[in-house]
Amino acid sequence: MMTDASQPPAINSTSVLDWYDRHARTLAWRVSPEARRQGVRPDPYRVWLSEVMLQQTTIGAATRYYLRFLELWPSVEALAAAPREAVLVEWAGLGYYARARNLHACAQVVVDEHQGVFPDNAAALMKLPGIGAYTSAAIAAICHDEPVAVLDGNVERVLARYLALETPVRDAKPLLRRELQRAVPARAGDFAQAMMDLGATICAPRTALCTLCPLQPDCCAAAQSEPTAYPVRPAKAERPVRYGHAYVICDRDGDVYLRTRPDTGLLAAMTEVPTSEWLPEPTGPGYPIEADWHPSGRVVHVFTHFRLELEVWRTVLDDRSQLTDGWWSDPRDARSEALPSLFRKVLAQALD
DNA sequence: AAACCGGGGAT
DNA sequence: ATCCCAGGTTT
Repeated sequence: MMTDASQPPAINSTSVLDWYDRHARTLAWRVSPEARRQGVRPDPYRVWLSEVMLQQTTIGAATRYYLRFLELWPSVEALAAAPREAVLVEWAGLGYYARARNLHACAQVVVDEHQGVFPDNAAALMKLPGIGAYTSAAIAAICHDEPVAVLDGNVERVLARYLALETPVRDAKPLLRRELQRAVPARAGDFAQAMMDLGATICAPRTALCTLCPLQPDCCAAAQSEPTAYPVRPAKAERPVRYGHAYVICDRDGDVYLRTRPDTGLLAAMTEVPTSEWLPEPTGPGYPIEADWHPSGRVVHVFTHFRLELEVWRTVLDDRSQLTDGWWSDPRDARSEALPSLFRKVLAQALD
């Protein structure tokens, strides 16, 4: 427990780096500590691409997308030259689709205004679309060893435990940033990655393997009975369920009707099957659909997803020309559409 | 400062 | 079912 009378314990970055030299994870975008010692420098494009994909996303989910993007677009110039639609198609399933739009916009800014070279410092990086406090610091530290505090969810947890922080992280970020900044060594990039690896493998959300941790000697939480009691979390506000319809419209050949969502809001600019406005409550199969393309529709499924409840209505249409805003597609070719997971599941259920 | 934005994996 | 994740943007 921190008191006013005692300074928080300093973070022993030497211990952390020693641990990292022995236990660094192997990741597709990472240059190992050994290779860095031999002079290998990370490619800012790859680091940026990985960091954006890893925003609120686990390594397991992001890695195959990272490898696919690198295969399709091995340089920032290649990505900038790609149609936005192609980027959205490849991003489909990864979530938080504003990231994909910002990724593409950022690539174009780097090419058009920075001669294809990412800025080499955190302050300049943060001006780019989709790059905030965390990502700018991570790129600058990892690629250029800029001595900046790289504070992500993992590191927040490590520090909240190290300091036995009694307030929610949200209210103590400046303190955490100061304490972390105070510890940043010359090997800033390895230190940043080391702290994140610690949070991922030793000081995990539900498990704390304190006997293996290089910070254990000075850790306030390790000295207590339950280190995993930190970080303390504020009571989260619960949000109401939203209701709507999804209309799976097929023609006689089995093609389904798809269209593009608006450029803002939920799943912006992505592909969808037609959906209704938000409804105050479920309507059930008797609900009158005021649309001449819906002659024989029926509810085939109720789909629940992320505080969203969609009644899936299926209908077969003889005359394609009744629908003109979108296009018809073979659902077996869903890979080539910018379809979020939600609509992939809706289609799979409705066509099962 | 708080709300919004998706999805998957672990428990 | 609930929590959490290599957060950023908008209001």
